[in-house]
Amino acid sequence: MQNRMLRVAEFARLAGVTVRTLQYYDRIGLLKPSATSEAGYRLYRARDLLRLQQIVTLKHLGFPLKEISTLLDSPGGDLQSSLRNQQRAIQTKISQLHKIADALEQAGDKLATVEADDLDPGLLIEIIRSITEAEKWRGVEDYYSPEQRSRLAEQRDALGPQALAQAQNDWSLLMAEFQSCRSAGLKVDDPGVRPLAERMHKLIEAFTQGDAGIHASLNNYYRDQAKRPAEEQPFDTELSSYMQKALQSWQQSTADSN
Amino acid sequence: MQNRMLRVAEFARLAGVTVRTLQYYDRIGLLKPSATSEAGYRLYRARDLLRLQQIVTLKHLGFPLKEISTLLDSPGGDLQSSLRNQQRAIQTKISQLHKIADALEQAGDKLATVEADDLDPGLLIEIIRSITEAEKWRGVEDYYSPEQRSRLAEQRDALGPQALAQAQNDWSLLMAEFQSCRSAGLKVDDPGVRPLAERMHKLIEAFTQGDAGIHASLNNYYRDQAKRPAEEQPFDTELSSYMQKALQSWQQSTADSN
DNA sequence: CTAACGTTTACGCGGCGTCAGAGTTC
DNA sequence: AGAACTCTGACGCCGCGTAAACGTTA
Repeated sequence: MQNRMLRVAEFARLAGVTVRTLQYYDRIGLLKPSATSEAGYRLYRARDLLRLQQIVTLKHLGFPLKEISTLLDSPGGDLQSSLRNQQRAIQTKISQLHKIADALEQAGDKLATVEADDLDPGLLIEIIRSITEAEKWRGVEDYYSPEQRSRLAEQRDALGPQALAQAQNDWSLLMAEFQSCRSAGLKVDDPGVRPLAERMHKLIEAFTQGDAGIHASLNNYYRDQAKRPAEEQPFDTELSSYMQKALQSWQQSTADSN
Repeated sequence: MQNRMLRVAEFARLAGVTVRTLQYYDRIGLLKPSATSEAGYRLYRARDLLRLQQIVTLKHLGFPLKEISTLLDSPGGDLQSSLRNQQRAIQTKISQLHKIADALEQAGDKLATVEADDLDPGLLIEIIRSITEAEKWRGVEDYYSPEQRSRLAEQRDALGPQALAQAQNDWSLLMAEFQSCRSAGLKVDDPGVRPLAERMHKLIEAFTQGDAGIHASLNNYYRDQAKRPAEEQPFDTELSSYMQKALQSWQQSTADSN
């Protein structure tokens, strides 16, 4: 016996990890001590330190412990490709975080332009939501002509963030109420659905500023989305078709009554 | 009762979450349904959708659920400051990930320059470790003069990544062995410690290329680190002082024997 | 009657932190 | 004999996924 072995605490301090961590690594078989005393104490040697440092390094790079075990016991080629995979994973995480950071920053900007004193948190979050959900609607832009796009942007600026958020709120509420009518089996021309259709009409009016072209473009978008496989649909197409029919029925009835 | 209420599944689909999530939110009191049927079914109203969307939004921004509960029930000012906090948190996460990405990239570069076929994973990870740990030693650079720095850089390039990694390995092993001697109560001039001191000497020789100035700078660094509060010390100063004494003792004895 | 809903309860994950209770070493 | 270590075992964390066993509704 050339030199004595180390017990957990010393070994842990040497490597900068906790005792509990070493116990855990022992239990899952990731790093077993080189020896065990007769009393059951874990005894580590200098060589164990190398393995532990490798573990810590890979952990720091974001590898899960299970993968680390296999990596450390496999030839270098696996490691090399795993490193590339990890590199990609990190990059996607970074870009996700960047999106979130952008949203937070934009939210901060918007909030700075608003009288922040008497702002209710709900509306405030709706403003944020309108920012974060903006990219969910990316596809719809293709359905607008350039002029329509500039008109919409103009429109958004004119309304301001609160009004926009409020409109989104109203829209969500409306969707939910349509949904409860639909699940109750009410037909699209049911008297109970009428007032919803009217609210829907007003919301669309306010949003499109009466521009029939924009309205038509949106209809095209919805129609095309409904043709895609269900998993890729960004919203409940059954519900939106129900809503459109209800709207048409209401428009018919008001036209008739004139 | 103007319009019917929604049961979990419908409500979940409407909001894009799972039933289990709603059950969980109910349990922890984050989002309780507006009503409950006599059979115990959860019944949600349109207004619940607004709250749920707010929850989802904040969750997407990285807030833990517990904080979301408090945020949603507090005035807007709290939310605003929380958003700033979150913004900072996200930024630090991003920069951390960038460091990791850098390390991975550098590792990839190094590996590309090495005959990768017969590379053992251990050494490979040591190369990575030498990269990721590089920043741990940032403070030490202040102790080098510009000429010393350029010499060290030259030295590193001359050695190549594998040799450097190997040296770090040796150094770790040596530290561990010193530590076991120390914990065994061996004095710094003990015969058992002598060979370790000699190995230490050789390693330093190889690293500093016999440059006494660099060696002195390192000593200054260690000395100054030992004066700082224990939590901020990047390494075990007790151990390193033990090692230095052992080295001095060994140098004394070899000088005497000449 | 059946099928699609709903309910509660419980376990699992990852990577340990944090006890508790008992034994070991010095 | 007491302090400082060690052991095992168990529960907790977060945000649900997943499944079991059973009740409700159309």
